[in-house]
Amino acid sequence: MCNNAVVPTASSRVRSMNETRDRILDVALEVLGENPDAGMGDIASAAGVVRRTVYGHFPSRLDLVRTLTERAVTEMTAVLTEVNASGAEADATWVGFIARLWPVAHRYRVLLALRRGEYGDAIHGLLGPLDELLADLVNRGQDSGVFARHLPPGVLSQVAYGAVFAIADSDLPNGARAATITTLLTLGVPEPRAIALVDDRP
Amino acid sequence: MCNNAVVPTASSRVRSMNETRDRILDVALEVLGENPDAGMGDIASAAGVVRRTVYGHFPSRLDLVRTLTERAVTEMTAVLTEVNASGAEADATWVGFIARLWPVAHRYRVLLALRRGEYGDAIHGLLGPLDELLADLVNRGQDSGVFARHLPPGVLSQVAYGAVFAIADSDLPNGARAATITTLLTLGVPEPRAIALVDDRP
DNA sequence: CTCTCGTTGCACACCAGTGTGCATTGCACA
DNA sequence: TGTGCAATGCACACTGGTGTGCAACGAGAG
Repeated sequence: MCNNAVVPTASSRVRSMNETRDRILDVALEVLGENPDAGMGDIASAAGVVRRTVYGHFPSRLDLVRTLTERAVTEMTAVLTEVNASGAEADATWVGFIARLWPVAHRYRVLLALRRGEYGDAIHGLLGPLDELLADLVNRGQDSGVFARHLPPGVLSQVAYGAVFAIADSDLPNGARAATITTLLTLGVPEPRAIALVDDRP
Repeated sequence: MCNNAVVPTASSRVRSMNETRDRILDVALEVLGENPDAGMGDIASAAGVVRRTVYGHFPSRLDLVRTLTERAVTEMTAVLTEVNASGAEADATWVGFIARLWPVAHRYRVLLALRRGEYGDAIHGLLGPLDELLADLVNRGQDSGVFARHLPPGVLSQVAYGAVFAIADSDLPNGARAATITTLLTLGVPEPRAIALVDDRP
């Protein structure tokens, strides 16, 4: 049983191959973020590569998008579960979540646009578990009384979640702080407490 | 100068023609609402008409979308300016706006999806004046202290506006009330006052 | 040195949607 | 009854993106 795992191989061939593959993914995220309708050709040339090469790594456009989505879900779910395990109150947990989600939100903003149209079903299926975790957190907050009950947890979490990405889109200074306060207000946290919560964190 | 205006003619020929035209527009709104990427063929067959006929009324797909957008902007702007003229405080004005916007929001939800991708520029140009009115209202509320200042008026109005359509998408009972409270909270109105405001209205 | 294999460049077929042209049908109006 | 015109059905050309096939190149591995 030889060690054919990815990490220790590094035979300079597969390494450069993985580099191009990763660069394609990174660039695809960037290009699709500006224009969700960009084609494989646009992505390829933006990555300094030929269209044919992209198909060498991803058999179809759907595969590319799916890989992108899996990446996003993995990162975000990791953040959410980790923060969730702290045992803190739901509103404090939410603050931590947004703080750590913020750097990721802008990169993956395209998924929100890609959810409708074309790959809606595929993306929705992958985003499902994350949505569920989010709804659970909101539900927990509502049960303990720190979040209001003006909306059912599923909808409320989506609205707050969407607000984060909307604010991330219009990149303003102190966006993270603004987004955190805004979503806390949306969740029904009184303004003084919201400000106190965000100022507790460095 | 003969009266060749649309309304009083009604020569049963132009009437039936206007009917098909309006039906196409109505159905297009519905079909595009479900799938923003639907083609002229889908719209045509959903309207009980042939694709060629649609092109008889709208020279291009862009013309159709533009007409749809103009319709939406006209309706929403009318509501907003009328409510705005009441001279009431900004938060009360907002409540009236959402209450009267609600029946319209769900019908035109597609525009939010159509804004990104393809006709983004065209729609954005038409939606501009409405956005401005909205931002003005939020700005007025911030100046008089009823809305919080956690976001600049332009962004805040868009976030609140987007929340309305998001809630309209998931059609729940009492959606209008829920959307009004949610947006008021997002705007920074304290929960007790938000509830008092919505309960003042029948 | 030779072989491997990622990459390239160009070819192609395919598909879906758009927009147009034109002959035909059927209904309303004069 | 004949004319006008919206609607139809089918034709076509065009565009733009997708996915595949294949010969060639070039750098790294054995």
